[in-house]
Amino acid sequence: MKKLRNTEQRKIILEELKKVNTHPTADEVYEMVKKRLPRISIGTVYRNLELLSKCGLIQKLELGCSQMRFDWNTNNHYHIRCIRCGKVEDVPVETMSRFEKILEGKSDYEIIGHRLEFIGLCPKCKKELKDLKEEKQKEFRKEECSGLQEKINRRFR
Amino acid sequence: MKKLRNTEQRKIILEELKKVNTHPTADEVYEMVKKRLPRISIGTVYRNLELLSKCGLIQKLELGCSQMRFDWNTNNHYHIRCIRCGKVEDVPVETMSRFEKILEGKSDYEIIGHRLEFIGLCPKCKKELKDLKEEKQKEFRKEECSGLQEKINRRFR
DNA sequence: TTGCATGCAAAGTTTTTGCATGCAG
DNA sequence: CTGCATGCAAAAACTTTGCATGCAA
Repeated sequence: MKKLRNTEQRKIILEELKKVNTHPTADEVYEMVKKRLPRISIGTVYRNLELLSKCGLIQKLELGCSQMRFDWNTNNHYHIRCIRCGKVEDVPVETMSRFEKILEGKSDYEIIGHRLEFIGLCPKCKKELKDLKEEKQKEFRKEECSGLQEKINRRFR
Repeated sequence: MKKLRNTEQRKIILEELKKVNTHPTADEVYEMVKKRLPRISIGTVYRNLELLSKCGLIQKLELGCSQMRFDWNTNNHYHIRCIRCGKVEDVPVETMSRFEKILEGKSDYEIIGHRLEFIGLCPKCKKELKDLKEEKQKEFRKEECSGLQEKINRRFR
């Protein structure tokens, strides 16, 4: 590993990240930083987010979506993710370090930590879904898939 | 949504997935299926994994890595991931549905579920790391980053 | 002065999609 | 037949990397 220098880009990336609670993706960080440093490149943003998280100055959130998200809050805390719009928010619950103990003697792994993520519907999506007569949709989907399900069950047992 | 047909490709993708406990990525599924259907395309694999998981026949694991992984076991269960090699295994611990209740009244979200993932070192990586004099590495890294950390702390408070 | 950091662009990786054709129902 | 599914290839989305140059220490 190499020594980290204190560049303008690095400083501003960190500053912008500390301004928000939205756990932005790399691209979102890029957009925020670009307002202050119009010539910054996306590569620099990726490189710095990677380095800063390696040094423990920020946290790389490897959440249940294909994109990485970054969090200036390096305290261990939990998140809740909206299954519909992908928004990620902090959850006001204390972390439970004793979780790791659950696995003692049950696994050959050396447990380092755990990640607990809640999945749900944010208020906005909750409302929008209601308007979509979600009940009807669900029934519809179930009906369509059940044919295949039965066939496959028959085949596989 | 459209009706699902029972094609050879779809059937074999499911069969191959049921053979393994390795929570393969889409590409790994593709490699497995290709042995039996050499002409199958990666697009078909993606489309089917997506459809099968939408129907609840398999589970899409959105774990802490950039690639999706798929699991034939649709029961709710926890996983442990090796932070070094990325391997994912099941964890012999019962799921705790009461977790969702923790958030009651503390969040505006409608909680649908939770995902608990343990992070650790698999036995193989544990051994390999020992040989790398990990202790020395850790000290080294800490020293290198502390300079920046201090500077930034001073600047930001 | 030294060598890490940057901007830029190209390339890599993973996933999605358009389209003509195939095939299950 | 009908229209969902497939193979193929191109494109999209996200991330990494090579290189010449810039700049912090």
